[in-house]
Amino acid sequence: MVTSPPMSPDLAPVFAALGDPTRLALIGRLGAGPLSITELADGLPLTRQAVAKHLTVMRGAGLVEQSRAGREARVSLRPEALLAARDHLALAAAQWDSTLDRLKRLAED
Amino acid sequence: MVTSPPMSPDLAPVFAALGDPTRLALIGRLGAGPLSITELADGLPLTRQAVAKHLTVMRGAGLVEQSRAGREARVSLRPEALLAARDHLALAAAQWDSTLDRLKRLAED
DNA sequence: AGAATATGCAACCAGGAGGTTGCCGATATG
DNA sequence: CATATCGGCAACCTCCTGGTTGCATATTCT
Repeated sequence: MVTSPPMSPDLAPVFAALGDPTRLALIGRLGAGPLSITELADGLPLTRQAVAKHLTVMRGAGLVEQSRAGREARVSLRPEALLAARDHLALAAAQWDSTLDRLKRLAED
Repeated sequence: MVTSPPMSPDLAPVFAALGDPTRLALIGRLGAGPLSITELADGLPLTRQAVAKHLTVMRGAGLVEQSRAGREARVSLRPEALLAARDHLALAAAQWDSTLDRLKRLAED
């Protein structure tokens, strides 16, 4: 019996934070290491403020961490949230996979 | 060398589709097997139409599949999209993990 | 000190997302 | 056939989101 609720709703903010191309781009950039906000905004067709807002969202989802270094803000990744999301996805996907597999097998009889 | 762009922007719709508690709930329900739209909407504090809209989004993201059986629509999960998302997350997380690890080691010297 | 740089805060705006209601066509069921 | 059920379509509403601009504040550089 597969009764378990596959994904806790707590993950919604994380997925929502990932559900924006700009944010994915930011995450991509941060993959190489911490950056300041202006550095992050530099290549993008966006205002620095827009980036700052995105960072607020990402910080809220636990994807990113921000610390002060003099007058600039060092933004760095926090893989924990991602790892958690991945694990839940993996679990849920496996469950569904087996369920669908079972149904498929039933249907084929 | 980690040449980053770790995640293709094509994933954004998938994550966006997952970034809503209601949708996560729907996915949870579908985990037990295909359901009709009214069945899906039954326990929820939502109109059938609202659920239908969510299903449109999810279908667009490839999370769900819909087929007609008489007058009712059978909605079923498509784990492929989820598996893909999981794989990308896993890859990205691993990359970042090693990067952060490296940085941390540098910082500790 | 004075200029330049990096960030933060607030107001504002357009568009999309989530939701509702009302209606209509198609399929089952009495 | 009459009626109830299931689903799709469309209009409408409200609120959040992504974005902008303008200004204030704190740090660094000369």
